[in-house]
Amino acid sequence: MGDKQERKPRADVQRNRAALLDAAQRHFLAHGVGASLEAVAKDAGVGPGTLYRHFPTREALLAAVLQTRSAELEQRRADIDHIDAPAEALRQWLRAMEDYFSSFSGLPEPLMAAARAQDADNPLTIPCDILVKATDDYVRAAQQDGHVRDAVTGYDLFLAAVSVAWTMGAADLDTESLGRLRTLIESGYREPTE
Amino acid sequence: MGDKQERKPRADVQRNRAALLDAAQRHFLAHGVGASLEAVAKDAGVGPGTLYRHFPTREALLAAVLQTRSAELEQRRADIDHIDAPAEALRQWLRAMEDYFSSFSGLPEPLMAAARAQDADNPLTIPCDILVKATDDYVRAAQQDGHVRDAVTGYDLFLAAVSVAWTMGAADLDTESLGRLRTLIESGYREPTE
DNA sequence: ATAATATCCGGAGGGTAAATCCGGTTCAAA
DNA sequence: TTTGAACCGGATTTACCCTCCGGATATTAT
Repeated sequence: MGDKQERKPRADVQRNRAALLDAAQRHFLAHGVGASLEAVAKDAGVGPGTLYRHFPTREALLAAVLQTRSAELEQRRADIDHIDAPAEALRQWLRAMEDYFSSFSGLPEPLMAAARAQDADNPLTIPCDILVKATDDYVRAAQQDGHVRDAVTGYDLFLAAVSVAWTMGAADLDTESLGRLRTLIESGYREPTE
Repeated sequence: MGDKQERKPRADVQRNRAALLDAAQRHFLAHGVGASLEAVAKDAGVGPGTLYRHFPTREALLAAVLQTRSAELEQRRADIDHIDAPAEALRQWLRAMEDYFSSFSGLPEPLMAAARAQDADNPLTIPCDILVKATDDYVRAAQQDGHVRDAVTGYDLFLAAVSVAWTMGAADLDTESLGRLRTLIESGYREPTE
């Protein structure tokens, strides 16, 4: 309707964007979310100006790279949805989110910042909201099944998952400690009956 | 014995050190632990070289500023030790640590780093070890009283307290969410009986 | 009071990285 | 092939970290 006669997007734009995403993913994996953007640009074979034109902020780049990864998470969610027991589904969903949050070292920090403020301009806010909502669905199901306290919300467990991911990264826990931490939280949200 | 004939410490050294600590505390309060050290030096009326001579790393400065604050924590611990019920003492101790960890924005990060590695050269390691040990004492007491699971350790709850502090800072929680998060952890470590 | 010297000061300077700006270039459409 | 909008890339500015060393200063000895 209001669509202008649109030009076909230039080939170099798509090429550069893809190269930037690829380089960014490599650098985020190797050096965490604080990786040098200059280095990313150089590695992608473009100048810093090109990087900043495509992705005005670090968060924008991060969100774009993360979208690549979220396919994996959605796949996992699809698997989980085949589980009958809501409590087990919730547990596995929390684990899946922890893994996702651990994609890059330092990721929990900007995720928290995005989950908090309703800065519509923060590119990470939307993915966060989706995850919170998904968690809430699992929580409600488990509550109706009587396995989770009524006072607990999806937002609470989303926060808990981010916290666990942060702790894992910050303290690089041994397996035992990590298990105890998970148990701690799990026995925190479970309905104590039975 | 092996003491050389020591010179009296120079007056300007103490003056500069005090000015640096004061300025650093103000800047850490205002801008978090990542505050510009250049700005701290300027604010203290000294050059950057002087700052780095007194405190070779950011952690060293942070540890020194924190020592100022730890008197407050020790006072609180003394109060808590007058409580009879070990479970309540543990709860209050965890709250006290959370407050301490929230002294400056961004403090949990370097604390975790120090709690992890036994870098004897990290100036924050010693304070962390002390706190872990203190927490362990409270945990053991509460366990003997039968109010805390046997599997839980002082280190676990130290980690949990740092995580909560981080979450508070990163997500600036409303009071309700914060309360739910605390309840979550509390019902996680408590002995389920009764 | 004055000289001697160990100690300390402070800023200049090199290095890294963020973010912006603009003259030149490239691509799609006519 | 021409055109011009869109795009590129790097030079630049700014901010911060951290080190180094000539000059200044406080303490001690005379």
